[in-house]
Amino acid sequence: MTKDSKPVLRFAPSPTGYLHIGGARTALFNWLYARRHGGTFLLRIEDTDRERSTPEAVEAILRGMEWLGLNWDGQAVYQFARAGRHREVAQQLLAEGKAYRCFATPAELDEMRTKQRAEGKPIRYDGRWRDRDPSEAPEGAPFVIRLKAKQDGETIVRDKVQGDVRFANDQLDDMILLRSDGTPTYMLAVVVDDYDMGVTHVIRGADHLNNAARQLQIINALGWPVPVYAHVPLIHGPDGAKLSKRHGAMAVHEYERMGYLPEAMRNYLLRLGWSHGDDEFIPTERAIEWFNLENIGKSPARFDFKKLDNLNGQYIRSMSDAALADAVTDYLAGGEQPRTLNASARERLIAAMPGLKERAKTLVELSQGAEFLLSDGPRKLDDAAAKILTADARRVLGGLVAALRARDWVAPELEAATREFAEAQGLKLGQAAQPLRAALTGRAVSPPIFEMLQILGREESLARLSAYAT
RNA sequence: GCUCCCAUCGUCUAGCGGUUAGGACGCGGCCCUCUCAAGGCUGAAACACGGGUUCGAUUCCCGUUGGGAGCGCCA
Repeated sequence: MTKDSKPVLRFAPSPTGYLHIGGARTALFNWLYARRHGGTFLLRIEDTDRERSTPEAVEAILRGMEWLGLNWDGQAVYQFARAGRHREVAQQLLAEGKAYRCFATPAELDEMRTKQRAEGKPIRYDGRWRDRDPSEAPEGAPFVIRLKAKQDGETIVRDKVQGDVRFANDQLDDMILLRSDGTPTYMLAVVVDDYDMGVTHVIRGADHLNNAARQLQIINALGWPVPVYAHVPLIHGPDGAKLSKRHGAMAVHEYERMGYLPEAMRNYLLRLGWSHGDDEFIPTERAIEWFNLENIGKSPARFDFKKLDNLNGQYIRSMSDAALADAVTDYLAGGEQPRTLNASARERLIAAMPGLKERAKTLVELSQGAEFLLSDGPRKLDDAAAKILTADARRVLGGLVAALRARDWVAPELEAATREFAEAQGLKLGQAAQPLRAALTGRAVSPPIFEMLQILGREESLARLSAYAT
């Protein structure tokens, strides 16, 4: 990238599975960097493996990106469609003597590796066709095209995260550029596509660090400019090993169903491996302002749901009541049994939201906490509520209903009435408030009960309370 | 086996030669309180190990150990 040009970034997933948490973070970093510098963020689907690539996976990846709000510029590029161009570059290398035909059969190579393994030698192509003349090959035999890589000296990957990583060239073998069926390999395709797309910065998982050296060899053979590399450490599961289904390896949009907010997810992912001093709560706008490559950590991080929950709770609390009511509405409408809210439910939802939102870490919890506001009539008691409504408690409730009925139906009045009643009966406030809560909400936990009485209104409240009062 | 990367509280991390090693999540206690939260205060909790370099190492170098990645006509 020259001084006055804008960076070009890309996210290049292969559609052999859904978008998981690691890929999502890679995409996020690329996106943030592009947005930070007013650059371009491209999406390239690496579908050259025809066996394993599926339309469903492409769909899942796009959906995950969209949910996370990682909008890409222009149309997604499908790598397979560019195979002709890849072939052309391989031919060019061949013509320039920088690549050669290799007629070794898969069985032959397999045997070679088995032998190397048995002898404890490094496993790599031995260059058996590197200097042979193609005329020595059997008539019409299939061949691949390999890069005639430099064998002495070293290839240095200058990485913004990992520093200078040096690879001795004699450790790198002559990689295949074009398969015997004429299709390009990943190594070739990546290099050609990045060049053609004008990619200036490559931010990707550290599992590609070794590949970077090989790609560099191709780039150098072609005399093309070298992009800035940043290989980000991988994300591990809570046990330090690979991510498993239980924690994070699932499709990113499944977090939507679990009640997480995209913004909270972005914040969490950002902090997983990147830092800005002691800052934790970093809304996207701020993240774009602050993101850089220098502060990406070098060690792998583990995925931790507890911290995600906490962050999600913070974002929920920071949202407006109306926006949260919308979020809950959408959440309820998006379930397996879609539900729609009537106007009165929505009104109650917004009114109760201040009390509701500080009690929820996810949209799921928020929806559950709001359940008692969404429909009319006496509540079904959960176990904890049933335990509260003992025979004694129901008698207390009976007296309370009479006391409340006489008052204006506003929270301060209702609270005063309850306090007076409790005092007259020699009860602690909780002994009166809890039966109230249990009958009104069907649960042992809710936002402040007098406000809930007010929001539900006199008629509805009395109907619910009377159902359990004796 | 070979190549490469990594190593600060349980977890995410700050630190970039001299700090009472800081913050966040989680955990414990106290306060607040109609429940549960939220909030406030507070406590326990870390530099993997061994050598160097240096007046002085969490920090720089080497090794050990422990994790991880790669070594395909997969990406």
